[in-house]
Amino acid sequence: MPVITLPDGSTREFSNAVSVLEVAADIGAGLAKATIAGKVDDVLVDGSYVIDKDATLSIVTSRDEEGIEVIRHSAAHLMAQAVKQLFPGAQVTIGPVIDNGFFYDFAFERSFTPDDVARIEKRMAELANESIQVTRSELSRNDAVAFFREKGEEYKAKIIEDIPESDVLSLYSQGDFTDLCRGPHVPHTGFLKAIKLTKIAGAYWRGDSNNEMLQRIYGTAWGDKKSLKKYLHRIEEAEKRDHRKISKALDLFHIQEEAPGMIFWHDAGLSIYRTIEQYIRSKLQEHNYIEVRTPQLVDKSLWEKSGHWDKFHDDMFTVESDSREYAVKPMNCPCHVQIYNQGLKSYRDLPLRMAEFGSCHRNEPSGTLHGLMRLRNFIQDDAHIFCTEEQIQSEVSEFIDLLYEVYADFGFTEIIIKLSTRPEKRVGSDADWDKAEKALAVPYGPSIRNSFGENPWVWITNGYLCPVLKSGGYRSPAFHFLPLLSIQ
RNA sequence: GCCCAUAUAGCUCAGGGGUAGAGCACUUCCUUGGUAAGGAAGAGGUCAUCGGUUCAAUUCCGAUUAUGGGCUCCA
Repeated sequence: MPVITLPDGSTREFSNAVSVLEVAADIGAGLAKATIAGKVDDVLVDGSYVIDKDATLSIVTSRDEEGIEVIRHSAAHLMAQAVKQLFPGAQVTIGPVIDNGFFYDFAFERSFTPDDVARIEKRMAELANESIQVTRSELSRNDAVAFFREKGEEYKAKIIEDIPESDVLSLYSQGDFTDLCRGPHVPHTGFLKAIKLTKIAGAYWRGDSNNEMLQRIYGTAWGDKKSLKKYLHRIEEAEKRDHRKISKALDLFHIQEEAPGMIFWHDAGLSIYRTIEQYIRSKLQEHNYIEVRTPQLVDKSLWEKSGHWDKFHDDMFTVESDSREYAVKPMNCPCHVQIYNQGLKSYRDLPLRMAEFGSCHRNEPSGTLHGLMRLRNFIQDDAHIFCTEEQIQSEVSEFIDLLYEVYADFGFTEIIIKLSTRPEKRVGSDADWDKAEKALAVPYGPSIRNSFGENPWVWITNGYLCPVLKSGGYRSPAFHFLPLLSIQ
């Protein structure tokens, strides 16, 4: 005799166990038709999920963010179904939801062409029009491995083998297609009509560049065609505002083949650049930084001493002259340390805040260059603060003040802060890392409100949850600040 | 670095085995007091580079370089 409590506080009693869809139908036929999934006691479940005891329930439709996510996840399955029908030799791997859409990675003997993608999209539309029922079933882990291996789906079998043996796995089937999935999914494919496949790309199996490359197809999916259209329009508008396009129209800068990843600043562009640099310089002066400038070429031995050579020499440009080997500086830190080391320093000199607009060169991998955002030559607005251990916290705190002032001047008020802690590959003793991490971890001002969960290195700021970055600086823990631009 | 696509006029792009096209921009002239004004004429290209196939390649094929979208990386 389950009693179901709905979000408005009202209750409905049923004489026997009922599915989410049946409750929706009991409320109204229109709602039943729109039901994508349900939230039973705050857990997202399928429409077919049967409730056999008292529970709270909210019906999830395409009006809910969660409903859209279910649609996106199901869209990935729909794409996999279409691909398997058109290209039986392709193997499925993973197909998660991402911002605004989904992707699915396939292993296939050749690359998919834009024509293939058009065919896949067409087939997806046909399958959606058939409103094929999506059904859930369960298998033990070992049976699931056997099931997929028998179908020739080696990748899927490998994924399942990494799941504990005792687990029971859920499978979702629609017509001739079955995929391993946690779910939930839409009740039938008729919900999947506002989809557009957006791009094809390569992606490494399990995200490891040592592994083979799979074929990834990206798509976007929405609750209805109007939302899809709105999204595509937004993308178009964003493209019009691409800094590379604007810079061409306004004659700000250019890049050419003879200097990949390096900028030729034109008059108008340099004028903007100088204005910003002057602004930052005045901020640095306000906050008692000294400004320095250090050499472009420094003997390799200094980079060996600093540890950069060992870790980054593949990405450093070198120059040979008079039988000495120099490296074009990829960063400013070791040079700033040289200035600090010059002459005698007293504790009275601390904190010493040393800033540089330092031109750095890094031989970034060719595939990563991107407009002004990823370059081989860039000017780093870089500073190093030399201080005592006791001063670390107040220096961190003062630096964050400076940063927030600058962000505010540029109109950024919502900032995500991420803190990355010791990575596996690092220099320095654990005791030093302990001290350094502790110094940064002391909650700072209003921006870092409280620690979260078990992990002291995860913070909530301005309402945004910030996971720790997996890898950070290898010589110290690091804060990462990400200003948020809200998009209408 | 890896996968896919792309490279034609200053810009945006079309084209196609037989000496290169449009719109905008540019130059000169004419018309016109009004916010992307109209008209006429003109200039502007080794069709990214190198090689191959061919009587003939900008077009087809291969390599290289760069760019774009992803993946990996990012001191």
